[in-house]
Amino acid sequence: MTAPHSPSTLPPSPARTHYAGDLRAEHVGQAVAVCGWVARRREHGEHLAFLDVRDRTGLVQCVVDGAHDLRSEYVVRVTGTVRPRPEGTENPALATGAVEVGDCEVEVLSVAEPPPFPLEGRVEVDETIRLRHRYVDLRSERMQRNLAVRAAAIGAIRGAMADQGFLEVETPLLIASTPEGARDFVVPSRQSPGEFYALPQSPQLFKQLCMVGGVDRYYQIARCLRDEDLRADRQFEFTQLDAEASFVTQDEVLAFITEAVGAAVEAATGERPGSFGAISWREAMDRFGSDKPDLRFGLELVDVTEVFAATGFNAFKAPCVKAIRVPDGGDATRSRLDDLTDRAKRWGAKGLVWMRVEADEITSPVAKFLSAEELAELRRATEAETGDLLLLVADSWHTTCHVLGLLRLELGRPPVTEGGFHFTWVVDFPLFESISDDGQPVPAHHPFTMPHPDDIELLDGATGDDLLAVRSQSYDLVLNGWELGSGSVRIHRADIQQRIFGLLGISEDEAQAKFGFLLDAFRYGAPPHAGFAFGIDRLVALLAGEENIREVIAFPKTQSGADPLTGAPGPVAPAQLEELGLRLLPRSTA
RNA sequence: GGUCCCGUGGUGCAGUUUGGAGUGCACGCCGGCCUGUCAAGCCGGAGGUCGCGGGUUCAAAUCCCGUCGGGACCGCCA
Repeated sequence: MTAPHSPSTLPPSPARTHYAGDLRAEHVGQAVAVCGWVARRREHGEHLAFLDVRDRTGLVQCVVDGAHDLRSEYVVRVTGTVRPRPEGTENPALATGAVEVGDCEVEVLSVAEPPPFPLEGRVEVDETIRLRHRYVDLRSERMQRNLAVRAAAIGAIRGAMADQGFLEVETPLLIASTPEGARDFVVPSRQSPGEFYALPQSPQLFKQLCMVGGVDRYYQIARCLRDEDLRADRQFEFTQLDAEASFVTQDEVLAFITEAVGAAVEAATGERPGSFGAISWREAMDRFGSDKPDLRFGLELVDVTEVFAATGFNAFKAPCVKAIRVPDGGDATRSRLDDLTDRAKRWGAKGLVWMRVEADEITSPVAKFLSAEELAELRRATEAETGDLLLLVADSWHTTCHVLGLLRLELGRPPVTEGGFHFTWVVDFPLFESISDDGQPVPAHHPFTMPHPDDIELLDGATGDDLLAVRSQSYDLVLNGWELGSGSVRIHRADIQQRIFGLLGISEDEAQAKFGFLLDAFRYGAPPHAGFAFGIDRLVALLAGEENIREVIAFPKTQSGADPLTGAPGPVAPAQLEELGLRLLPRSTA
């Protein structure tokens, strides 16, 4: 159902001359056979009934001589003649609404129990029930459309990557566990009891090996698995476009991915997206309090640290003070403000200061601690107008941005179907995201990320906070506040790699143990290379107007990682454990 | 590891704040009527361990504790 009012091009077969949703005025007079499910039945006495027959392409009305033995979701084959509907009974809401199938013979291919929930999609059905009967849920127009959008997007991505010279290469699912990153799913080895494979969090290392192997431009529609808590935009298993190219710059990678994403968007919506802007990580954090800014709305963060540089108000004696101005938000109730304050605290702020901007004063529980000059300057800095609400957080730069960023989403985030598609690249990520308690920097991406060329010299002799200023050649693609994916220029030179490992506190032996095969490969002639990966489930969900990637996955898991349809996860037979050399711990200590 | 919301015939809800007979609504289902409907219409009917366990009470869908399931989020996701 790519475009609901244009017929599909699905081929006929001997049993089925046409798909239900394809019938049009041009078919009038033709003898046809359609196959599908009884979507609805409207009886008008013993000798007239209307049967809506549904298949992947849509619905067509069949006029039958009595339908007493035909029930919802029976599988039928209907033969008859296409005819125009009588004057005045056309249904413009239906793609097939100008015609109907008359003189029908109905063959029941399968009877069916009543469906466990309605398929009309007018109500939200409990997730367990939908997933337990996913085979029924998939018949709904919503799921059929979403699967079609997904297939169209993936097809377009394959085409775009192939057109740009990328070679599709498959990489293994059973690999060695690496200690970095997300929690691995592990698979016990039968042939080597006590040893384990891991399922890939991504094909990262293999695609770099492909570069050493001269593949030059690699891509894969890759399944990735991470044993971390599930969310609306996260499943255990998800699908990425994974890509890597040799002898290219960051800008060239961005262009490749822009082309692939653009093709996917066009395939799904019919329109090519506008150019993707780019924003530095620093600016994204400063203005939106997030490294995945939702650019569909304003409510930007305003830095007011300087306003309170010499304040007597203890709560504002902080490295960073920022504000959000909520236009006409001054009428927020006290309970709403208390709720926002609670949230801010849960998100890590010490508190939240609110101020109502009135004609000649600012009212706030803390106004009495602030000077008239400070209040006037705050008003000027935030461009506040009468009736507005100001929300302020004072803390470290990072905490202030983070909390106000979450608050901004809470206050202004539009529904997924509103505001269009606002893509942006986020560039110039820091090489290190933080310094751990033992003084070691923590990599923001992965340890093979190339430092920014202008910042490499900063690595010399740098320690502690100086390192946090070092930028990397890594980049994220963001759509409407969702991180679609990320990539980087990789380190291909042993000397730079050794310096990074040194900074990260990874010894030569340790590096060899963890990534030895990659480092070994690099000794045999590694081209400069760079790559990217983005989440296809997330892209398709947003294109389909869905808030949750479950809606674009045929058989997803619940938030607790269960599959109500198959019962996974479940126990295995003792003999299986025995064969694998495994013994279970008692539940209380597991 | 944590916070919040939800759980009532097959489905979606109301009822829970303020305890008093399983009370109600819409859809679906079953039967009947009905020859131009398309969320068909009209009449009738069936269908319940109020997620589960414990507690308080003369009395619990309702209050309390625990637990299970679903959802949203923080942490986590290099």
